[in-house]
Amino acid sequence: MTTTKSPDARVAAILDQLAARGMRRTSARQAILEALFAAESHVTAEDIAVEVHRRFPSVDVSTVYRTLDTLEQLGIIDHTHLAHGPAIFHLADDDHQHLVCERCGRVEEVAPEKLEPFLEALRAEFDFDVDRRHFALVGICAACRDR
Amino acid sequence: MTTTKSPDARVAAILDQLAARGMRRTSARQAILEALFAAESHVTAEDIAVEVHRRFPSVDVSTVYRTLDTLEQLGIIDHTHLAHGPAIFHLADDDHQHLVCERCGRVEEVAPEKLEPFLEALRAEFDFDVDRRHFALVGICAACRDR
DNA sequence: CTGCTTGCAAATAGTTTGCACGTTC
DNA sequence: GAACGTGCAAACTATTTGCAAGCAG
Repeated sequence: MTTTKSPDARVAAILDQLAARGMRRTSARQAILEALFAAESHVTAEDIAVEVHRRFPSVDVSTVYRTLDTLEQLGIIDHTHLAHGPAIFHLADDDHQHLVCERCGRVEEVAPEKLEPFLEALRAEFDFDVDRRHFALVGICAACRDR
Repeated sequence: MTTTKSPDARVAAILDQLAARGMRRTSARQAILEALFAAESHVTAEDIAVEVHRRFPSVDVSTVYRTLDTLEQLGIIDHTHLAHGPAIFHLADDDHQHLVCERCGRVEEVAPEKLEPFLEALRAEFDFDVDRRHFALVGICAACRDR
């Protein structure tokens, strides 16, 4: 399955996917994808731009944004808004809810299954589907509360 | 109690409160407060600026932001971030959670008591206190889901 | 007359866009 | 050589800030 392939193989596969849609294989796109696969988690567009710059100094942030946008349209990545500040990006198959502490900025990633009961209850009570992929839950973490 | 006083009386009381702290009573501050009390709910700084401009065309948005900031420091108002776009402001005693539909933009206000069970459960499970005043819950409303 | 306030302009952060040139197929 | 992609500069949205002039107490 897809998730067991090596990062390089996955990058190549995505580039193939773009080509199949009449899009081009470019070094910028390849470098951006590689940066995405190399990243731990919650990277900003700026982070990716910096990383890509190390190999291709001419690549502009606007290209990074445009590429991230393209990848998101294809369902390959997602972006999430934490509290304030820039959006973060990650591979779409790495699905989770973000709990952000507005005091210390720490971001905790929670598995979908662990959160589902709450979202389900909200759905039942308010007929409202929380979009856990696109927005974080913001609050105070235990460490900051007790300090 | 405070909430049963007329808007004008409450504006006067807040101006007194400022004066008691060595701050000045200015027409800009009065007009901004009046706009806040006149507003239905979820008004942006821009909304307030427009309203204030009708009577005092010279008042700058920066003054609106500075005044809102002052009022927030005094605990008189709060601001909340909906999905994208500008923050919204309202009187601090009008406490509620916002459910924002990211598709149609509709904002539903939910009484704290109705949401508390969920926040309580999240607290128990993740040791995390969601800040319901400062950030909305973003998702899809029933009408948009079924469309 | 002291110093809090304000208007104005400019800076900021994050992201988007117009356009002419470059590159890929 | 079309069509797609990119760099660059500029625009944009929401908000903040520096500074000198303006008022309130």
